[in-house]
Amino acid sequence: MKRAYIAEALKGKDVDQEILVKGWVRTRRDSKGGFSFIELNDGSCFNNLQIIVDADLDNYQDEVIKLFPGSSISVKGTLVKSQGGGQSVEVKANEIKVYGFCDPDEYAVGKQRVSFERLREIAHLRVRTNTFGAVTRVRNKLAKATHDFFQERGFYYINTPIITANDCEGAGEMFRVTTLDPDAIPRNKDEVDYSKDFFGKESFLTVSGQLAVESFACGLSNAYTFGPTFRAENSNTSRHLAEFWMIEPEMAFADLADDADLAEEYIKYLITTVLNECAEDMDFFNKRIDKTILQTLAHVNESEFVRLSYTDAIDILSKSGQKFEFEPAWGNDLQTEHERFLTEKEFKKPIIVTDYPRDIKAFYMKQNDDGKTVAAMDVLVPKIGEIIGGSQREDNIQKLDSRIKEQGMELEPYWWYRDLRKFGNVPHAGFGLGFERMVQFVTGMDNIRDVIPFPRTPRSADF
RNA sequence: UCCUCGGUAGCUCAAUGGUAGAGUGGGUGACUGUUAAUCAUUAGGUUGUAGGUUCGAAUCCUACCCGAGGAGCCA
Repeated sequence: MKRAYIAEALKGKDVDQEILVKGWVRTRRDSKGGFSFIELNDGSCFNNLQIIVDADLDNYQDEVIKLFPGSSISVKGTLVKSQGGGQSVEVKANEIKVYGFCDPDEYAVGKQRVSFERLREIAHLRVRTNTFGAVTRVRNKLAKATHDFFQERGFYYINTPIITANDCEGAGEMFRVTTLDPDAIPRNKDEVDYSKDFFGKESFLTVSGQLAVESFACGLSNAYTFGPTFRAENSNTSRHLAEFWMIEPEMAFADLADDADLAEEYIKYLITTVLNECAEDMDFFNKRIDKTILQTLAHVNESEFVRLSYTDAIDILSKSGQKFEFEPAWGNDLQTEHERFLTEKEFKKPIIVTDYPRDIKAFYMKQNDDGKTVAAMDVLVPKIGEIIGGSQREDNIQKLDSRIKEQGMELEPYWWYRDLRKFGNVPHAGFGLGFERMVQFVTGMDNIRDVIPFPRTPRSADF
């Protein structure tokens, strides 16, 4: 007999048919009147399937009565209309086979409430909770929707390198990759001799696939990456990970306005997909995690994202009458408190801030004609803050070179990146979206460590 | 990295410097359909680690470890 998934069984199409289901026990309630109720979950959907186990079953006393939360079983029985109120169908079991028992004294994921902090210490088991099952299904759906969105629009999925020898991707501290023996590092005088290392030079884990995906967009028109990125920053916040996943689309023959339009369309596509296809999970988040999340997402979907220049943003902040710890001033980056004021109080929806001062942005961003700003954009959303950072890329080789030098870097390592401007140069633009921040935004989860299976943060790389 | 707060039963949390407690989960008993079942009863502790002050420390002091919130950095 073929195993049925609980998601299918709960649709109730096969009432009065024989059924075989397998999964993990969530709870067991006994009625000494002669039977027990088992709530079974197999991960195929949020809801559990109720199993009615009659005390007449051969292994009732020896096994069924010892099925604590976490135990794994298979159930053969009949799918019937439920007599109780909480569910429309349930299974009357003829046979319960136990795969594995679960000792409640040692198993921390019972039916009792457990804090997210505690669950992080048992991340290999937390997926068996309502919250993490729901997060995982939503995360999965967001990944699928990402590919659908870009594939439907003619973007090619590019696998950019994880290991890079560019010490220059321009985004923070990097993790070193080496096969050198730390107890016997080869040296030339005082310098480490990286010519003896695996790649013959210093190498690192990537902090961004952008430079590589630019080269593919400048040949295929539209390309995107969706891969892991690594930042060795000592960031201890609910919005940062040392290892996270990033989506980076890049479009040739596109400017900053095209970039902003793509970002807005993409975010709305993700939200629409999740609202339509993860309704049960989203209801759970709305009930238990953030009581405004469904309303917020619907609002975001309906509203047009505000386009606002950095200069205008500073102006609004200065005239707001709001007391800030850091006074907004042209030339300084927007502080978290400024971003929150704009997204949560002034506009109450996502905003796209464009044209930042060149001195606070990366070398590859296109310089505007005013000589002061660059064609950069940040998409800011309520609660999370920056969810997307992007720009039109500098396509003038002289300006690109002078920016590289201004930042005290060498031209030589960028030879291939600069070639893109020499051979069939085109205006192009793209952005990066932090995947975990998007999962946070959609689910309402407070801590980014709770929206990735096994989080990596400073001093923490368990599992 | 900085600031603030915290670490007590398997879990969630109480406890003026003076006998370490409750809820929940577990055991046992009761209940003919429960929905975080309910009721009764019972077991469960090196109070994060190492020092110190004190007649006496979960409580005060020092150092370290771990966690949370905020900031910076960013996605």
